[in-house]
Amino acid sequence: MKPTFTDRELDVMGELWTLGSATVAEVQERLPAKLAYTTVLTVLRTLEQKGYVGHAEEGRAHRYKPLVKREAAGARALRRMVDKLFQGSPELLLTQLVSERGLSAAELRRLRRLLDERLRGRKS
Amino acid sequence: MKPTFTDRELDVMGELWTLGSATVAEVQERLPAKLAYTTVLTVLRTLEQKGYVGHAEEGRAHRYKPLVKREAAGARALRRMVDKLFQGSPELLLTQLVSERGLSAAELRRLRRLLDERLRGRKS
DNA sequence: TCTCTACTACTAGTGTTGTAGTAGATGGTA
DNA sequence: TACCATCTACTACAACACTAGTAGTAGAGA
Repeated sequence: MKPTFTDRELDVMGELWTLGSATVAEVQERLPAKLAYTTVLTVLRTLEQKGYVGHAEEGRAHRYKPLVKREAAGARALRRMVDKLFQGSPELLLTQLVSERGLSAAELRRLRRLLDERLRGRKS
Repeated sequence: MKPTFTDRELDVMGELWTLGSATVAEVQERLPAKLAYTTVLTVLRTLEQKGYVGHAEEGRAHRYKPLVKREAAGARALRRMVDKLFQGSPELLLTQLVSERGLSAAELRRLRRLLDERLRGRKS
């Protein structure tokens, strides 16, 4: 499975990922953009057709649930971005990440610790 | 300016960024995908219309040049990705980056050095 | 039972993307 | 000069994205 999403699909998936599962109405009211109920429904149905979400009956409504994990989508998007926008170099991406966003010292330290752990794991 | 690119546009921009500037023919022959000359031209014209590239006459041909920097596009895409796919957490993104791709120990060390430098610069 | 309401299913219109063909211009060459 | 190669400009068209409306259904309340 190789999920890639359009902008709007990603908005909707985002809500599903954070909520775990949701009805049309729930997604609609949480979306920043003011969209018609039926519009949200359509997006969800598209996602379902593509196999990225599933649904179960819940009373009269449907409760939608993501079938792909956030991590899978993230990994894929990340790979693509490193290739196309950072010349295949994760370092360039990280540079961008730490320089552009105002990351706090604490965050930077956490990132470094993460790398340390990874390095230790690698050596053993 | 807030540049976001479609897949194909990104391919073409990628070549422009690496080459600095290029004619239609140059982009075409460097693209992995086998596209008709006119197809590449069309993409470039679209990009120009959107204001992302400019061109200057060069003999009979046009020489196209990116008007937005790779870093700007990268930064924007990265921000969007962190927000939508990594819940606004750069750490999650980095976790993904180091776990998913087969990064070498050398790369990991370089990444850590980068963070070190950043931390030192921050403290002073 | 009748009506209101909250749903889903279906349909549609407009815009964008991706690909490429045809026409027309221009410069080199036999 | 006549032809060929190389360009750009314009046009086309299918697929998809985005938005939303209309129709139909079924539970809830008078």
